[in-house]
Amino acid sequence: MTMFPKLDPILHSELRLAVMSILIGVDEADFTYLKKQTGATSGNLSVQIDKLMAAGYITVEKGFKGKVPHTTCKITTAGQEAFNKYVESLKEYLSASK
Amino acid sequence: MTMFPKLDPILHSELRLAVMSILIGVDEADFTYLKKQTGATSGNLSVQIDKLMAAGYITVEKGFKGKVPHTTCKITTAGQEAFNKYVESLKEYLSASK
DNA sequence: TAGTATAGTTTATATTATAAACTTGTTTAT
DNA sequence: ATAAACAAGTTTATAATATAAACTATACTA
Repeated sequence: MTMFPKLDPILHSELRLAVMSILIGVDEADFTYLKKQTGATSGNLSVQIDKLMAAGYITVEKGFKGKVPHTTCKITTAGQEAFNKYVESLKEYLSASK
Repeated sequence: MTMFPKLDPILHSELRLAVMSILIGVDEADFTYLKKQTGATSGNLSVQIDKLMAAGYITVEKGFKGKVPHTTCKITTAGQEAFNKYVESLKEYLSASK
C-alpha cells in the first residue's frame, strides 16, 4: 500500500477493537463486563482476548471472585500506543481527497 | 453488540476501504490507477472490486482503451452512503469513554 | 517469432472470525 | 442429598475472508 498505511490486523477486527475501545477508557474490566458491553459470545470474546494478550496489548489476570472464576483485563502501554496509531492510520482512509 | 454499532463487513476490509476512499474523492478511477495507489496485487484488487460491485457500492465498466482492456470504477450513491455510515460507526469505537 | 509486458481473472491457500459444544464449578430447588 | 439450572470461561469445528499464485488473452518489441 503506497498511500495508505497498513492497518494493524490485531486491531482491525470488530470485536477486538470494541474491547480495546472499552479498555482504553477504563482502568480495568472483567470478562463479564466486556461480554455485556460488546454483546459478544463467550467463545468469541475468549479467543479475541487471547489474541490481544498475545500481542501484548492487554494483560489478563485470572483469579477468583469469592468462589467464582474471574478474569480481569487491562490495557498495556503498548496497547494504548497501538490503538492510537491505528486511529491515526484509519484517518488516512477516512478522509477522502487527501 | 449493544453499545457498538455493527461495522459494515464490506467496508471493514483494508483494501476495499482503500478503494472506496479513493473513489469517494474522485469522479472515477481505473483498475491500474487503483492498483498503483493501493499497492495491491491484481488478483486481490480484482476480487475486492467484484465484492464492492456485488454490494452495489461501485459500478464497474469494462471496455477497451485502444486495444488494451480497461476497467473503470465509480462509486455509487449507495456506496457513498455506506462509506459515510461506516465512518460514523467507527467513531463510536475510536472515541474512548463514550 | 520468441520473449516480455499489460490487464486483468480464476483458483488455491492461509488466516480470521464466529458459533457450537464442552468443562468446571456453583447456586437453587426438591 | 441430589438433580437441575446457571455462571464463567475454554476448546474445537466451521464458515467466511483475505491474499497470493497461477493462469488467460492480447499487445508490443527486439
